[in-house]
Amino acid sequence: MNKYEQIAFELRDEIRHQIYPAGEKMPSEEELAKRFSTSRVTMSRALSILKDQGWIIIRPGSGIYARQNETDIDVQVSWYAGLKDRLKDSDVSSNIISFDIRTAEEDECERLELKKNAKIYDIIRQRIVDGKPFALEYTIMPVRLIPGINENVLHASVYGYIQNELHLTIGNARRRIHADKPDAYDIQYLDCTKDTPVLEIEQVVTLSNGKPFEYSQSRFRYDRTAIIYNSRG
Amino acid sequence: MNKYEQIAFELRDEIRHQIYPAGEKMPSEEELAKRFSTSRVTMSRALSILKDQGWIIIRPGSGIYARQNETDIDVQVSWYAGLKDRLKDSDVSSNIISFDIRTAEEDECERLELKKNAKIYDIIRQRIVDGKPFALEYTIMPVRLIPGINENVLHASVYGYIQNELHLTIGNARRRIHADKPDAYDIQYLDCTKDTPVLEIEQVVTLSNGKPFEYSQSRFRYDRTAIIYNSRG
DNA sequence: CAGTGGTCTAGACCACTTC
DNA sequence: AAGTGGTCTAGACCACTGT
Repeated sequence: MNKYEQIAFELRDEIRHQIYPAGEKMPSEEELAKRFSTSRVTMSRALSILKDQGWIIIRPGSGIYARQNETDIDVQVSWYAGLKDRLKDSDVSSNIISFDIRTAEEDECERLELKKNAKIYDIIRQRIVDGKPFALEYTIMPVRLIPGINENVLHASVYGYIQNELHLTIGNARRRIHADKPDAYDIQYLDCTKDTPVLEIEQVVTLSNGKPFEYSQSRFRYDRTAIIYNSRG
Repeated sequence: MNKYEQIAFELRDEIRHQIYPAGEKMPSEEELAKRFSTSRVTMSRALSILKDQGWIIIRPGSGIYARQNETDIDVQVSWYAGLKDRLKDSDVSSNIISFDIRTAEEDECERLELKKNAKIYDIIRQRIVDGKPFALEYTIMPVRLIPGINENVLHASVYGYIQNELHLTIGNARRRIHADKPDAYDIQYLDCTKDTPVLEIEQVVTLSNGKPFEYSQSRFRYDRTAIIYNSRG
């Protein structure tokens, strides 16, 4: 792991455990850099991550302030994003509705930057949290890039498999979020009625080398999910 | 404007105008750094912005590749976010439903980091694009931080006023997105029926010095808006 | 193997806040 | 005036890609 990420994680935990209480001023960037035996540039990069994630507020000319961070839904989104670590793994399971290998369509090749006729996994899963249907996910992944996916992996964690078994690193995700009316599958698998709005997240996820490895659509009940994120501008 | 932002804008325009055609390899980071008379670190920062915005793909060890970037909805979101520049200003207008100054409630003080009994603007606007209702926005802003808001400013651009008249710089936004059922106002102002899903964006926007200056809820018809964004992880 | 991007450092100047 | 974060530089080493 990179130095700036390590530092960010360590500081995050200290804020979580109120070693730096919310609202209080933290040591200056320079002092923190000394403490972690690093340069100010690297320290600044670590702090920028914490700022983006909402753990600190940086006031130029004044200082760095710890911040309370509501974790609830955030964690769900992190989990959803296939993120690495620690969700209160409060009873998360997958119900595999279908799992096939087939040839990619033209538009799918384009999205995943594949050659014609490349093979892909085609997966439909129902996600269940705390015994209630949580999401309905349509996923495709290139077989060549992510070999060895099977039902066991699907039941455990695809992202865990990619990182721990294949030793690949997850990169960026490009997402599109919109609301939608429920279709027949939503009504069946998300426990919806006809007038229950659905939140859909479409995403293309890439490895750290820039290659797209997943295109997915995830559909959620409107009252069980929200997306939280930070942005500049 | 910062050097890295300038460089990013300039390169973005060159990709837009296909001086670097989509899919083609661009000059290396080092060559670009020379061209813009800057260091590799600064060049890398500029490129990182373009990567986040989806204009290029960076393949470590290989090179930088230009990318086609669908602009349509993206632009709407940028506009919505109150972003600085250039949307095809294809007939955007605001219908002010109400505009008051009042004392902030307790939860509002917390969100905007205000003292008790601080004064805020309370604004409800219907946003109209190309003659059709596009969004319904509930906005509050502290009067002390953003003095001088009036109906003229609301009809023009609040963000333009903040930057050009007050000479303040916009910082981060923390957003929460979810789907919702329409309420009576949505039905009236968004031209909805009872079973039309609504997409809501809640956001707290801060100035570059970290002070929150806006809390808003924007509600959209499900079929006229999507949010697009990039994220690491 | 050479080329490329990712990361890191030490030092510098600036604009801003705070006193 | 002193302290603080934002930005920038030149140079360095590494892991990776592509040949």
